[in-house]
Amino acid sequence: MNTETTRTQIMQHAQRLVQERGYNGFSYRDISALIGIKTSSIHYYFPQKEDLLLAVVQQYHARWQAAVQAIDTSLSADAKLRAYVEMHRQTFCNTERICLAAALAAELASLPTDVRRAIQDIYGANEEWLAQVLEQGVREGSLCVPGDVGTAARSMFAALQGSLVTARLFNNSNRIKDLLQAVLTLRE
Amino acid sequence: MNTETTRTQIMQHAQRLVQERGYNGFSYRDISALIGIKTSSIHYYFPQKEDLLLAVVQQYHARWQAAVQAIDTSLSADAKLRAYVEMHRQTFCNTERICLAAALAAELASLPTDVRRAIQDIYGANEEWLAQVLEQGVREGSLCVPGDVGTAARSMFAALQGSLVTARLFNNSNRIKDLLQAVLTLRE
DNA sequence: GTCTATAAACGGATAGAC
DNA sequence: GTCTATCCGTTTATAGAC
Repeated sequence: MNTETTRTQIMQHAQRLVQERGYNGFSYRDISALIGIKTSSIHYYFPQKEDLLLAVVQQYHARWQAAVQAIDTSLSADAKLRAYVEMHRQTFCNTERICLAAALAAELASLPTDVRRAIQDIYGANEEWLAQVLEQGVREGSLCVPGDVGTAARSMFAALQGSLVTARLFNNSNRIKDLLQAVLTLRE
Repeated sequence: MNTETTRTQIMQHAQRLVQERGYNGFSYRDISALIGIKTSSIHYYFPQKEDLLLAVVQQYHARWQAAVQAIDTSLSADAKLRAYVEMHRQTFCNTERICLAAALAAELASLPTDVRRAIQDIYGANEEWLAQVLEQGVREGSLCVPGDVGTAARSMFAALQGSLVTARLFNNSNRIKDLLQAVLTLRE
């Protein structure tokens, strides 16, 4: 069982390149050179570049969702939130990459409609998960959330996505957990 | 005095295109078609595409700084903050564009060093201004800022940048003022 | 499945006429 | 300053051999 199929390698490199340089910042040639194949071989798996993009986005969404849902549901809200933020921080520290959805959302006007919808789905799913955790936190009293939890969840996810961007910009991964300060009643 | 010089038009379209599609998402041809000139004329003003980019980024920084510093320094901290967020919201509502610095930071790896530094400058200046306002707010008691003001300022600017991205993604400008909820003690 | 070969358009960029 | 003309590498994509 070799998971390092050509198709897998293509998608891995494509995802990384989007996160580093954006959708318009890489070409089939880049990927072909990295893997050691010809660009025509990539077209065999993904006839158009947009096909590759959509496949990468959907795979990213599925994997991220699985990772989020792997967070122990029996945890307290503040522990869930810490685990969630730590997930982002760990991913960033290992790869120096921002979220795929954020990278693509920045160049929204140059993306096909189905990809835009897929990006909305990623944002929506994360905001929804966060809103539920915040609501739990309010119930428990483990989190300090002023105002509407839905609003706070959207704001928090935006902050997290934005902090990944600045963590890379300033080469400082500590920025990723900055948003915890406001919502955690206990100091770290 | 016609400010609609060719140079001005080139820079206007370049800025808009970066904000909409990213640096790698437009070409001299796009701009030339929009203005009704030839690409060689653009090269007369900006020999390389990177020259154009740097000029656009620096102009954007200068104008944004001027607008921020035009906020009445005698205002209370919460009024300053509302004015600052409203500035973002108004700009977005008129143009449907995210911040130039955020658009570029998303494709960081494909940008020249001097542009990266300029983007850092934009982030740094905004974070610094916000930190001072938050500090004033803590002194006055007009803002609710738990923990370190520097950390809160960075987190807040990240949230603001991220909210512009989602405002565009979901076509909903209300998201931009979401972050005010957490920090304003008075409800809107 | 991967290759060679090729097409056709696009990209940034330059030289030189007007 | 703007144009025409041109260069040359890149990019996406296809046809067909192996």
